[in-house]
Amino acid sequence: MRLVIARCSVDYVGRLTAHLPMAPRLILIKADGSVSIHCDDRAFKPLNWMNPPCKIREDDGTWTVTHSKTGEKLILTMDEIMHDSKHELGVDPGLQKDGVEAHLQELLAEHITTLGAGYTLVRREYMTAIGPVDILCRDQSGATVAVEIKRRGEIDGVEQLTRYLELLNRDPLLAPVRGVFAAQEIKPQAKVLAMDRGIDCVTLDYDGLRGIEPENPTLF
Amino acid sequence: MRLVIARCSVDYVGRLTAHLPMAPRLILIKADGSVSIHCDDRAFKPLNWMNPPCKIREDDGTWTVTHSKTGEKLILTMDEIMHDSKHELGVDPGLQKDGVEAHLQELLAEHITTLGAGYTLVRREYMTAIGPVDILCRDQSGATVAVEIKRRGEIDGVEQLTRYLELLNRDPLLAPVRGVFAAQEIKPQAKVLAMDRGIDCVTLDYDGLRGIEPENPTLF
DNA sequence: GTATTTATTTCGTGC
DNA sequence: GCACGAAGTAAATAC
Repeated sequence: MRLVIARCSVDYVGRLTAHLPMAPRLILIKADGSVSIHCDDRAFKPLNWMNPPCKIREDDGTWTVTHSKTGEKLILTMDEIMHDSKHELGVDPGLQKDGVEAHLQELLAEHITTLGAGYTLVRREYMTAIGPVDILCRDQSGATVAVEIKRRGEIDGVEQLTRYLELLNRDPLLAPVRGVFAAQEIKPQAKVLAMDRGIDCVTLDYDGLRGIEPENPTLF
Repeated sequence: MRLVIARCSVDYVGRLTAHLPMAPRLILIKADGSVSIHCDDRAFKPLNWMNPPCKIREDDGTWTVTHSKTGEKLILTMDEIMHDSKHELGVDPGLQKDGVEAHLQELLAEHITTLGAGYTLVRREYMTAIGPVDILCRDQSGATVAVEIKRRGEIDGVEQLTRYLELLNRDPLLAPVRGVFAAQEIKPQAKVLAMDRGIDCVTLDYDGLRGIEPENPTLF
């Protein structure tokens, strides 16, 4: 990893055209070949960057970064270099995550009666021609129920579930199939659309499903 | 801006829970208060980060970064600090962009006959109760045409246009309204769905519309 | 301020 | 390798 602090201007030509006027910035050159240009705000997002694979040519005061496949170009005009250092970091063991949609799906599948007494799981990721239904289950009367799970329930999710339902209801072995839209939080517009299409909405309590009391003060 | 190279392990508790084992990394502390932890690959994306506003407490070998509003926490356990430097960058003049969807819409409105001879523009951003139709125009026969523009045409765009068409066709002054899905690139699935719904697909040539020959060798 | 849409989205996963 | 869905999405824009 190479860290350069320099007064520079930058021009990008590729998927779009963009220009950065002359100013002091951080230029971050990683071992993977990527280049990113940071200012002192915008959190972790760089002002401009180039993804690998790319080639860097340093030519007098002009650095040209060219993407090896698309031909995109990043041209840095260097005015003054204030800092330039290199560091060996090695390969990173990487990030372990927890708490995303996959986990919500696992938890709801384990506690399918959250949707109502007598519910039974058919299977998770039930494949159809247009994609996997998150959860397929049956209600207390034995009727098929398709569940779409989102962390945040928006209109797109309702559309997605609608397409699945349309398809599933063509299958005489499954029909009639009811829909349930389950999310940690459901936007009002999504709720209206779901209701209009006869889809039930369920708000999921992640901590409750996980068995951790939400009022647990050790988290956060 | 402060640049620290250190062997550290990181724990994040907030919107999700995540852990980074001990390894050498870059810790980037910006003047806006943000903290991001980079390894030597993954291009410009950090392994972990904290957005402003947040507070950093350095306590022996443990750095605790706490988000001031949500209470999210990033805990860095520092093993060895290999580099630590500070740099004044000042406020950045910022990025000037060109070439996004708004520009595509302008260009297509200016060259509406791209859709066919005799086409005439009614207006851009034609407002409806459920949102603005990108372009409303009439074909050579005087029939109304609603155009949805995307940079990359996917299934969501077809759904969106479908909702507009359904609404517009309830207006006796406009009906019957035909749909055109225009994008620089249209995904096969979106094309199939559009066809199925009687919506025409048009692939836009950005450079052609802009009046620059696509074979111009100075770009890229 | 809330809701919607875009993004040089990036990133993972299944086929 | 391509297509689709999710993201600690973030950011801009419309309402």
